[in-house]
Amino acid sequence: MSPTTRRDTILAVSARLFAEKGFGNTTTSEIAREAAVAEGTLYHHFANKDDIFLTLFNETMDGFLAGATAAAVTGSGRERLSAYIRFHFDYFAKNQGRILILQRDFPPHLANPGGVGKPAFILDKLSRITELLSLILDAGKKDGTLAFRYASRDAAELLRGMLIGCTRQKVLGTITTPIPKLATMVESFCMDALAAGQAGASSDRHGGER
Amino acid sequence: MSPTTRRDTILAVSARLFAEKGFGNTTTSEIAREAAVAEGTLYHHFANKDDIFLTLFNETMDGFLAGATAAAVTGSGRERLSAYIRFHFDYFAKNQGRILILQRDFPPHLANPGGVGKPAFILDKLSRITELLSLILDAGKKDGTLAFRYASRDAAELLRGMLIGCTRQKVLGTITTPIPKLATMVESFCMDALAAGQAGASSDRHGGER
Amino acid sequence: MSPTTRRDTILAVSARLFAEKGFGNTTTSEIAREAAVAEGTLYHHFANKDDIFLTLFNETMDGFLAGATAAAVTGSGRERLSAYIRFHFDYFAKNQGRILILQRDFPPHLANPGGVGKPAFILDKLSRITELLSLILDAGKKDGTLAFRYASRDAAELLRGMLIGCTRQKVLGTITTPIPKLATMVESFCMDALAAGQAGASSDRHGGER
Amino acid sequence: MSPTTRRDTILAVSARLFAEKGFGNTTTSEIAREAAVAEGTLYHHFANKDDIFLTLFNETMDGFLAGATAAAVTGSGRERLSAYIRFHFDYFAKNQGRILILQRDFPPHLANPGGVGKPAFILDKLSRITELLSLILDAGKKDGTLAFRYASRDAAELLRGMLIGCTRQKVLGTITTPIPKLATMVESFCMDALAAGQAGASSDRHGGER
DNA sequence: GATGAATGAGTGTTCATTCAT
DNA sequence: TATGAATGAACACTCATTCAT
Repeated sequence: MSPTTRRDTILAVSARLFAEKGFGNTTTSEIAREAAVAEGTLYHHFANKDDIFLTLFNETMDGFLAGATAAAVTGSGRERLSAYIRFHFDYFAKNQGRILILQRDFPPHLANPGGVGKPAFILDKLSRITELLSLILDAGKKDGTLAFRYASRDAAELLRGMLIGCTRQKVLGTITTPIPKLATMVESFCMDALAAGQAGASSDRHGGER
Repeated sequence: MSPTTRRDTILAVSARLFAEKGFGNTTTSEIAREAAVAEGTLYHHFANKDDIFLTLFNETMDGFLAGATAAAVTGSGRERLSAYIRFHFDYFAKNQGRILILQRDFPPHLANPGGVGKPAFILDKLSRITELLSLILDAGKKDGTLAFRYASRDAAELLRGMLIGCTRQKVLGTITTPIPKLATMVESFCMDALAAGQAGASSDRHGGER
Repeated sequence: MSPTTRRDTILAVSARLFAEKGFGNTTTSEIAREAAVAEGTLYHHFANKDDIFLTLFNETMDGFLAGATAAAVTGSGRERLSAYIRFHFDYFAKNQGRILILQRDFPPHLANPGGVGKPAFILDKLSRITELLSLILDAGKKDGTLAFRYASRDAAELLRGMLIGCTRQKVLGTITTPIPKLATMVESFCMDALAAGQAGASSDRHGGER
Repeated sequence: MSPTTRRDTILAVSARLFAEKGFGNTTTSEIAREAAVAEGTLYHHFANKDDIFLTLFNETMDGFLAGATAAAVTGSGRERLSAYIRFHFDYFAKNQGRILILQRDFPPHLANPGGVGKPAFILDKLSRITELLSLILDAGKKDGTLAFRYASRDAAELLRGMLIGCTRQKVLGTITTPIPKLATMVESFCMDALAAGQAGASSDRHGGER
């Protein structure tokens, strides 16, 4: 489990350095030095520097998706959403180093290569998060434990944006509330917003806008 | 007001390029070329490349703070929060280029110089946003139009994180909902979450957690 | 005329180093050091290392073409061919350094980029040599001072191949005959081969082959 | 005889790759991969990458020398020269891959190690070609079937330069004439140039030059 | 103020060669 | 013999910054 192979060492060191100084400010020679391997060795295990980052991204996202899916598999829609949110902050707390990379500075040239839009692998991971949240919201709507206007897909995107955004602010150090409390706050915030019997009233108040 | 001075041209061009390609992938020679000035001229108007970014950051944030403060100055707490949220998305829509810079890739070496934490000027701007939101929340609590548990400062940070996070996802292109609809959704989501009479119920349901 | 601008210095130094050690074995830092400029300066004057070579190639070829055209402009076809051959060796003697590059190791990746055939600029220069020789041969055939079978274009290619090949062997140091004598030998060799009244006889002797 | 041993496979693969992409652009890992051996295995059969090239060079040259000697062993001097030229193009046609290496990009650091001149093994092979051609020319002069001024050794070098140069241009793709026709053309060109009774006339015409 | 040629330390990446297994 | 992971010196090229004009 601890990083014993060189490949794992390189990944672990890279995650830490990317987190500490950003992708663009981390040099390959630095990674090599801290991983105690020759610089050339990096290129035996990864095609290039980007590949190291992408591997980290995929592993982190896969871990999140697997965990979130498992966490939100049972109970009412409301319970599943609660579980999802708690897992979100749990995973974040346990993988701060890795999350940082993704949250702080996803390298622009990887996010939008050629300026034509996101590469498929990113969209794929994100859309799988959206799908999971969609399913949860649908389940809640069906069993009457969650209420919201708009399509569940739109609501799922919004939820995802808010959760990730919140986590990011925490990563960036611009939120002072400690993680456990932050998690609880966000959880109840969302629960309140999606409380059954709430949507109608809100709709009345704002129904005429736009 | 329109960018006629060299300094303004440089700023406008930089904002566009930073937005299009990221700070790190924009070269000073590119800025100079597109601004139709010599590369050395940049250094007569700005101390260095970082300074251009920082100037952009400060101007954008000052504009936001001034506008948000003005927008949220009258009415009930609930109305003021609504106005704040609408302004948030308005400003974003009108300043997509500039916002992008700040949202997407705030240069890590500027965000955490030396790794010891955020420099004062960033914290200053952000804390003024938090203060504004705090005031709004306090007003709403006092006049009974907003309800929430926790300190208003914590709630303000959370709100700020969610709003900015949502905007960021939109900027990054990972939210498909168009801005006006997104704004309405977020607004009613927050209104619902902070609806008077709601917090207590939510508290009951989740009060035992953590 | 002597290399006074930095650009000229870089070209002169590059020509010498490419000649001495080959294109691939000459480093940009070496060129910079010997030209007494910073390495980055190379990239102000040339797009990249290839560009230095290509500039040298084009200048050398243009000089050759201009000189050869001028040399072979008057007299009978026979006289013009003689003049062309003499100029060929003259130019070679005077530009040994530069010629060496082209003769010895035209960088394979420039000669056949992508493996799909020669880039246009090379073919262009070479075909202009062939054209010039074609014109000379045609003139000689018309005025009866040169005789040869086959199309003049084919004969021109053959002549070009032989002349350049000979020069190359000299450059490579595998021909010991000094240049002036070599030039005279080649000249009379070609003159004999193309002597009027000769072609028919040769044709008889070898007409049946292949 | 067919490449069944690892050593032969390595040589065959190397010849093809060197021909396709040049010596300097062929990596040892590529050779190993295409030869289906481990990279380290290369170093059990050859001292280093240079050694592979040199082995190829020697084998190819030995094959040429043996064949050329055999081809040019009988008949008049004229017939022997004809046979030599035909063999030259024959061997070239049959060994294009291997010839390409030697013709196109003899690695400069092998051709002129240290810049002090050609290493002995190259001079040795080339001088044996010159010797063979010298013998042929001498025989032709003696039996009256070939005529030329200058020492036969000088003439031999010139002939060798022209023939190799022509072949090289063909290899480089800058001669369009197909090989068989090219061979016939070169053969009659040389035969005409060295036709008995020709030299004197040519000498008269050009005797005064230089 | 304005210029733009010059700088040079620093980058990601390559690849012939070695050596423990 | 055979392997292939590991090496590390070397490379072409970048770009924020300077400064003489």
